[in-house]
Amino acid sequence: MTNEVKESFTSDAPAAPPAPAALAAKVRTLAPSMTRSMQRVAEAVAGDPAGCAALTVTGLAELTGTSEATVVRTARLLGYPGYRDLRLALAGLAAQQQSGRAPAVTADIAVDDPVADVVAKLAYDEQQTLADTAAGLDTVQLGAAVAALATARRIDIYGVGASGLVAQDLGQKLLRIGLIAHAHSDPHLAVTNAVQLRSGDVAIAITHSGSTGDVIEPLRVAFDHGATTVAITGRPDGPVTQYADHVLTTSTARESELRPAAMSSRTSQLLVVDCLFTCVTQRTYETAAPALAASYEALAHRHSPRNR
Amino acid sequence: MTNEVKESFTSDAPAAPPAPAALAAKVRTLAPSMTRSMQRVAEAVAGDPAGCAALTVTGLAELTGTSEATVVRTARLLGYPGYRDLRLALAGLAAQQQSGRAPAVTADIAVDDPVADVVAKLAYDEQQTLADTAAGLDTVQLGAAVAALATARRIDIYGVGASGLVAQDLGQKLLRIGLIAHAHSDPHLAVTNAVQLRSGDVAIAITHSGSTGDVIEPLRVAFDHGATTVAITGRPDGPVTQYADHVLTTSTARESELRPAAMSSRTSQLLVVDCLFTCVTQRTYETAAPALAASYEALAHRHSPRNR
DNA sequence: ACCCGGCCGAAAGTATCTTTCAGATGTGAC
DNA sequence: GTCACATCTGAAAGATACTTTCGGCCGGGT
Repeated sequence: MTNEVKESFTSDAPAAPPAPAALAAKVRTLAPSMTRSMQRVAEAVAGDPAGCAALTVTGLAELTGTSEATVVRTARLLGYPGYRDLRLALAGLAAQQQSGRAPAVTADIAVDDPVADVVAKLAYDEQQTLADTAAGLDTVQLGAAVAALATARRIDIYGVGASGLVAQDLGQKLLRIGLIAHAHSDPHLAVTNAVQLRSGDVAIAITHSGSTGDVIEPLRVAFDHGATTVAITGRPDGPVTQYADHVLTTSTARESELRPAAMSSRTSQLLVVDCLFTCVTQRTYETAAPALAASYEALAHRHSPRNR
Repeated sequence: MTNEVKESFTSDAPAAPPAPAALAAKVRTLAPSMTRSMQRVAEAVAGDPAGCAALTVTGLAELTGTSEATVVRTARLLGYPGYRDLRLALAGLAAQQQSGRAPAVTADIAVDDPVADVVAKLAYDEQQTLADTAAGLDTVQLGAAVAALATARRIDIYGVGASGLVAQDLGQKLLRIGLIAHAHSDPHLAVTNAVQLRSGDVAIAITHSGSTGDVIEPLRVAFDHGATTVAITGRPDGPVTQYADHVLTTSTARESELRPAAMSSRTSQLLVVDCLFTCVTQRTYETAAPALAASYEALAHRHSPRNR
């Protein structure tokens, strides 16, 4: 993979439309792939949109102790053609949150927080994660993935660790609407099965880090065999996207010791998975509806009679 | 010879601050004092803020059939230092009136909803579920369950179907902080293991319906053997609570054909599970923190090197 | 008809943004 | 430890967008 160009973000930005309000989320998502100075710029921008909107490139560069070039680079990474456009978006964001509501600041969870606080903070954080995910989800990519799934001959889903459970969840759901789906947690079996895939089949890899080898490998094999591949990841710039026809980005919330990344990434992944499932159900409604009804019926008998 | 300068609106603009949102009104007010071409510009600006915000001076001049100078003059008259600032205000205005439109997110998901609507509705519904769950969670019961878990010799978790994945999630998490936890999805094995439990051990049953026999049975056995039992259920009046020392209630959101109960119950259950985990981590911080750190360390090597 | 005063746009001038390029910095290999 | 390599970073050149100047043009008044 040898690419000549040194700095041409313009084309390889993953079809990112100028985000309207999901900027804070985008900053968090992309922060890990940023360099130190770019992070400083991104932080300033996310922290004080109104203030930054009033600054010129030079001003923002000085404020963050970096150079104009870095500011422009950051703007590019966030999906804008240049700083000018970022600035416009910033002004919009500022106006929005000015007229909107109070941000309802939230602190990290501390070791000595009472139980009630923990509940409130966790709930708030997960709500935030959901909002960020929804705002950052590329509906075009989602639509394309749905279209592939709806007509797939066979669907394989890869995920290990915490993402493994999400993979299982998606697998269970798709099975319920009559699709042939299988979630693999065993990397060896995943690869073994991936070689069976061909054009018309779909492979889905779920990995927060975007660089989980155990998940990338089967996706690569599926990709090489002509299957349509989908990646659900928090790192749209990670290795996994190399072999993905469609990339669905999950959000990355700030984490702390008492709130590991796995927690919010799971929430985010599940929302994406639910979206996939729901949209596929829409598109295959004729067959999906009776299948769903049948699975309800089947479960009803597993409950105790005295259900009140 | 009174005044040399011909065009210096900068100072004689009537102390007008950069108008925030009252732009349309300002245009109307000032229209009479405008020249013909300036009116054309003002009209365009007031009519389509979003569109104009995307244009450069030259663009707007062409659109209105005037010149750059006129555009700048208009901007000055409206109270801005120059076109640049008018443009920023325009972007803000556009964002504001964009967000003003309610997405009508309250409705059920329809078969013909576009993808973007599905995403918005699902996210909103799950946020609602989280809020409901947090509000309805009994912190006393939660605290009691946490206390039992923190000192447990051994922890068994029961869940089948969708709740099975939640059980797995909790099991994985507790293992990570050094507790001896096992999630059972196989009802037979669950019962077989339940007979091993005794006082000082904890058994947790997760069932949305509260009447899943496959989960109630092992909980009953654990209860009879003297273990501390916890039920995570959406039906605090269901059979499962009969054998539960502590009951944690999950919320039940309205469901529809395209949004099965399993979806929101899972969200709700996961929040409860996260609360349990986080609080237990707090209480066992001395041992949990190093264990968590170790598990991170172990995982780091499973990622591709080129992670940036 | 002629003059006068203000409106208007072309083009020059300036600020801002973008790109390039070479030095600085860190990273992995040996 | 030190070398080679890749990457990041900012100074400055280059391009673009914005602002100002200035003279022409089109009315109205005499």
